[in-house]
Amino acid sequence: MRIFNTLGRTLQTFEPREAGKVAMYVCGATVQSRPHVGHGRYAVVFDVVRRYFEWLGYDVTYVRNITDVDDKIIDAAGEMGVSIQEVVDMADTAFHWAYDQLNVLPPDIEPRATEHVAEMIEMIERLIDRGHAYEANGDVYFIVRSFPDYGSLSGRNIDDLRSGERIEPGEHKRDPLDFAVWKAAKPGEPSWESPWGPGRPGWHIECSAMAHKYLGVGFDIHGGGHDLVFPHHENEIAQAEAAGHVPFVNYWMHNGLLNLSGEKMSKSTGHVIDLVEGIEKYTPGAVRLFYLRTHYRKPVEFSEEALIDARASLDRIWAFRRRVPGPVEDIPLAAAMDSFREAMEDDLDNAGALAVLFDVIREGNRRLDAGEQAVPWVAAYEEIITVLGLAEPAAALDDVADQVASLATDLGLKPVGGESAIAAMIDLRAEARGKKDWATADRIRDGLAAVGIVLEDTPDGVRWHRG
RNA sequence: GGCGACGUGGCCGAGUGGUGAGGCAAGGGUCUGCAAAACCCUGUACCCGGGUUCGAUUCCCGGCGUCGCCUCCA
Repeated sequence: MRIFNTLGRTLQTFEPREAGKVAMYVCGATVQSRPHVGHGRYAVVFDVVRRYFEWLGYDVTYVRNITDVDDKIIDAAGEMGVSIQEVVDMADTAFHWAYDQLNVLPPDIEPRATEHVAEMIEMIERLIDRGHAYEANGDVYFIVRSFPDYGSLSGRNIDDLRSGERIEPGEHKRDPLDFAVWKAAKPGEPSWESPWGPGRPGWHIECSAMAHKYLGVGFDIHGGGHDLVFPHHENEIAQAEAAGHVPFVNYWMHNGLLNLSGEKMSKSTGHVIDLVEGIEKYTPGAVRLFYLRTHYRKPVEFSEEALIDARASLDRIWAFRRRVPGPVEDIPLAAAMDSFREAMEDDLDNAGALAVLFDVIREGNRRLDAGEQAVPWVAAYEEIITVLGLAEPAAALDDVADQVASLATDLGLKPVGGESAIAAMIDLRAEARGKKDWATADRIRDGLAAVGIVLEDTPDGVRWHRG
């Protein structure tokens, strides 16, 4: 597989650190507020990376952290007048609900910063011992100029940086470029004991320490949003490698950001579409497909039209699979799998992979129309849809159970629940159709449509699905 | 100011030095009681100006435009 490595900015052939294994770390959420639509993208993109490697047969260890101690969280708690724990719990719950809805597989390890402070302190001590960090008034700063490779990931020259030109009041940096790896506690803030007094870790050290703990030195892939390249990932490299973990990471992958009205979605500006609301409004599958329509490195413009478009595309995708009920166990069409793999091998060309899926669907539909079984096409569909995580969830009827039941009663049927009620209505409608009683037939179909259940008359019988 | 990305048909979005991926939308047709789904047909696109070339949307140079990072941010 060829991966565009941000480190070096070139397409590189992926060589795992250890044969048959992939160790990857992705920067997850800072649980300071509910997720916005942009946050779903990194989750889905790296979920596909993980699924693809697993599909290839790799043993993947996927670590995605949770930053649960941070200035922003403390600020948010203050503003909302609630405890830090409440902010964390609220945001954490929303993030996980969204991951789950978006069919993002749980990571193998999901470390929380607050549970790894000991490892961070240990790393900071190493940095101080090696002359890469210093304590000042209870803070500890990393000496940027002590790490010659600083800037290699983001392609920056230290002397061109504007960052750190100003020093926040109360900071005691020796050099404006230096950044905090440990922050002395202010009154009322959460803190941990350390050799430098009570305090809390800086954001960047969290990832360096947790990634190293779970994945060791020179692990395979580190991912995150493109906005993390500088300074976060640059700093992660500096800290980890200055502490002796060389190389820190072999491949850096960054997903493009989501724009709204031509501007990046950003928590800090409030220029966002809430992810939970987006999922509820457009459906989880449509949101996931929306992310996957565009190459993962490109910026994407969020728009209502795009989500509606994705929804329609998804309907087409799922409609194909519904034509062939039940599991399919056969060899997938080799030509299609080759094309799919070719696309994915090319720096995870997820958009190209989708095109392959649609080709499979079109030809599969043709075969089905011609009366064939089309099993190789359906099998190919299953493989691709699984890697992309776009499989249609089993139709749940819980939310419309009452409506379905009352509809059945209106039609004079016995009050049976769920699918059997629908089956009974389909039978009743077939009977009516047999007598050319179109009024009754349409009453049933329209009644079900009103609660979101779509009936389709096909040569092979009647199918239904959630609309 | 520094670094970087991008500009493809109504919309979205791949890709390629040589008669146009894919999706959505639209029109026509087949099927169907009607509908839905599906299939078939219909689109000659690649920001502008130079250059290289037999030939450029694809390479090079210069514009213009949009966006990101340089401060917390997926």
